[in-house]
Amino acid sequence: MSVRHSLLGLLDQRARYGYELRAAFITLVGGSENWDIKPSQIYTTLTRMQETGLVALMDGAAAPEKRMYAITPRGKEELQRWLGETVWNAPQQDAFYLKLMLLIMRQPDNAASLIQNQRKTLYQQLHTATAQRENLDPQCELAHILLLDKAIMHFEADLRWLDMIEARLDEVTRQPYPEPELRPRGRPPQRPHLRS
Amino acid sequence: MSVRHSLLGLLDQRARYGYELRAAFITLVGGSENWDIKPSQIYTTLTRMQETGLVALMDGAAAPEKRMYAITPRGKEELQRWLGETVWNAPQQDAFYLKLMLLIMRQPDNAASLIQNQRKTLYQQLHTATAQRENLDPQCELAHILLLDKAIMHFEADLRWLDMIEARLDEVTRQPYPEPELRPRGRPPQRPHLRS
DNA sequence: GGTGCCATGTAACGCGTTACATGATTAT
DNA sequence: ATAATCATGTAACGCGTTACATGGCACC
Repeated sequence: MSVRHSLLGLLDQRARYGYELRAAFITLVGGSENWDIKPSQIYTTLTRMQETGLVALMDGAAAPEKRMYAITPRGKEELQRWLGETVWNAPQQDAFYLKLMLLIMRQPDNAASLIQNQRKTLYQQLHTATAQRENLDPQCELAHILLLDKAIMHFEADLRWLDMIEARLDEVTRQPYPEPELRPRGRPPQRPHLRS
Repeated sequence: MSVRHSLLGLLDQRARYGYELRAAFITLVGGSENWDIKPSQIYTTLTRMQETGLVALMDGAAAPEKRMYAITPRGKEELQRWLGETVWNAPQQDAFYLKLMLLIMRQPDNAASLIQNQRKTLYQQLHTATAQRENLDPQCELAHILLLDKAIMHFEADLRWLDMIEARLDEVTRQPYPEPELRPRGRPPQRPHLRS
């Protein structure tokens, strides 16, 4: 969802070609380590946007092997609409939580080490982000600093969350997995009563 | 990535059919408000997993219209492998950041209201999560409480982050968007020097 | 007789990745 | 020479959503 509109935003500044758009996007998010966007996605997205009428291919008399795209009025509308929309952070689709729950069902004794493992990874990610942040110049890369600040705050929150889980791990492990309530077809769970 | 393996995990407990798997998954994550998974995804995923050999369809003499799936040895292997993997939280793919940056380029004066707007949404989400948390019973839904705690902590972090951004908004707005360094083909930006 | 739950799908599309493929130019 | 960068794609696949479609059974 974001990529399409970001391209629209960058094309709103001026007409650009695919390769340039990719570079501009990566610059915008502060390096390909943070958000790598593959060339293939750029080009397929541009084609789709062209078909939808959000962008138009300019005639390339001037730039032979470059395909310059420009935003259309429809594209400007759509960009404006998107900018006005508030961002809804997706609900809790947490891969670690799922993994932990499924592990607890299978091998509850391994849960503690899964948590330890995850903590290590988070520390590492936190460290990387912090180091990256130190190397940025507030005078000209303030935006990237703020983006990293968010990452750092989230990593810290995740670490505190792991502590909470660890503290109550025994309790969690002891709670049974709640089976969903379903009244299936087929045989209702009839206890066999003697021949009617 | 998580759904496929979650189904595998649930099938590892015992054989189940699609409808049941969906209910079990939703129960696992604490309700469809948190993580709604569409029936269509369940069935297509099961088909794909069957083709890959991770699950097998049982012969349905007993359950005529239900398609019972069981995990295969290959499936158990894959589940075990996945459980051992640590979860790498994706780098900073932040839709709000992108929107803010693009808005600053287009209409810098609207940035403040975008932030206000986002803050409102976050407060609302925080409130919803908090209310939901209150209604859970620690005696039997501790896991769901922990999941909500994570959401709450992240919402709080996001709100603090918004404060940081707001505090430095003027500064950010004044910094120019850094154009990516590209040395394009075609005409290198040659200042016309008199006929050689 | 209708509403809602049980149960299973297909089709089409958008997003994103990996792998594959091509060819020109520029810098070392 | 050759490696890096510039520049553009295609094909296949997995994940996820929306919309469409079907049909049986249970309860009121």
